Amino acid sequence: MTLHLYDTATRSQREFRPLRAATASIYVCGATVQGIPHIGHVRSGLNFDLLRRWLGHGGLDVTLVRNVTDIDDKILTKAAAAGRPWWEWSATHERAFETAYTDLGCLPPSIAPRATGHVTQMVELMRRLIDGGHAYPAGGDVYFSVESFPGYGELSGQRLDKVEQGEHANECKHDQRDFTLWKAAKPGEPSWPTPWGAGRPGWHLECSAMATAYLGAEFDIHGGGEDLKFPHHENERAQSNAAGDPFARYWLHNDWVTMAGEKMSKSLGNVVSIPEMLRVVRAVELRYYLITPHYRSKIEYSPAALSDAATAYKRIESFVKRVVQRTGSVEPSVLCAEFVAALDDDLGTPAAVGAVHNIVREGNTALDAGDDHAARGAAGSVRAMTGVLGLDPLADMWAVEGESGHRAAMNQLVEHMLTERERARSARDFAAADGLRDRLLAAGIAVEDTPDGPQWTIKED
RNA sequence: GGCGGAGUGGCCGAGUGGCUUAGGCAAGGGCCUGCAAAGCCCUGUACACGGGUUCGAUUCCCGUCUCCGCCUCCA
Repeated sequence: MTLHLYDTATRSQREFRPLRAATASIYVCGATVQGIPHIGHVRSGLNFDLLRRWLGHGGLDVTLVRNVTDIDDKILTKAAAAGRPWWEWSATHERAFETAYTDLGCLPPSIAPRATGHVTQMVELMRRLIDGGHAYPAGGDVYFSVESFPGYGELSGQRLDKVEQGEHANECKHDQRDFTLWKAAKPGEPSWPTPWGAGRPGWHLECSAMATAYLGAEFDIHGGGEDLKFPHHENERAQSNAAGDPFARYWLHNDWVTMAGEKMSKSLGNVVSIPEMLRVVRAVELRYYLITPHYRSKIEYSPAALSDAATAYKRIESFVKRVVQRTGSVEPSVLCAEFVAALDDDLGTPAAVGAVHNIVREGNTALDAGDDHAARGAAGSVRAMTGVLGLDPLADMWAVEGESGHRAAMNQLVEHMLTERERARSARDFAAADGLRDRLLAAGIAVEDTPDGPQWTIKED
């Protein structure tokens, strides 16, 4: 089987056939950098990171463009409210997003273009649309004429005649359903010059301009969250197609993280920010939690579910570490067929993770039976599979930072105590042995006796 | 009003026309262990409700109820 992806435009799973041999091009709508990222934002980044990794694993040279919307109404409003320059506000939050993506193990995109850096391309696109009769300047703004593009609504399945109108009528528009490509400059707001007057980019225009600037008039995959289907992606598609660009060949949308049954969003105040999360859970565990459910199903956030996920991940992790400790380092090896089939089936991470756990169980059994060869085989396979998911417990990116110096010192102390304890144990002085173990535990260090000797880990919580 | 998604065992979360008891977490029993922890084995028999199609439906169709998303800025 080959990779099949669920394409929103056709509402069906389609075999993925890249436009250009041995390559794949992906454009994913990144963030409007107006605030601190929460786990919902990051879910999208994670899903497309996984897609990118899987395509890359399949031998394709993947170009991933994830844009940054660094100018929009909310950014201006919030920056003004905070008494800061808008560009500082954008840059600050852009860094916060970048950090969050990186912390959670997303590979860096090929490029993260900013809207404000692509006004030239936007002007060029508007000119083509105006020349083709698909757009018109009015009152300093530039609008897209929805009526001029018969396919409007096909991506999202919206019927134009049923779409609710925005609350505020706009007398500049020829048709109230037309959407804004370019906003006229307002006093005190940043603006860029265009042949139709100074102003700033509308949200939809920028993505079309940046996608085609980096990926060409036609490219493979366009992704984003569910909410972007309409109007954002519908509008992007309309603009680009109307201008003569074939644009995206597959449209992928990920579902939400909800909280208390509702979509997580700032306006509802039910957000959990990434920096907050990372104080209570390791990044790799959060990644496991967010990547294990299928990308097209909702995640109802709950601390209990998150902690279950962390426990489940530790099971995988401790297996791999156990094997390494007993038999020496293990390199990633082969993926099991079940895992491959799962990911090929529209990135079926639930079944893929299930496959990993099955191998872990087999490996643990081998370990218990003293079959080191089989255990190493399983561990290599687990490393390979978790590697594809960005969850390899031994990957450098999950190494705890800055611990090396302290760790070495602590190592010596703990090892010393464990030696004492072993001495007590072999003398069958269990009271003394347990006393030492309790003292370590009180210091946050859990000790486990294994056939290979005592093991210690730093306890969380 | 239009478009779309969802209701699965204690919890999370997949999936399928009749043996997947998915996988994980939690629980109980067992093996192992000085004890503990980990690991392994076993147990729990679910699929919103009412009809219909079928030899057989959790899986297909119709209806009902409930929840959610989009249609305005939003991952």
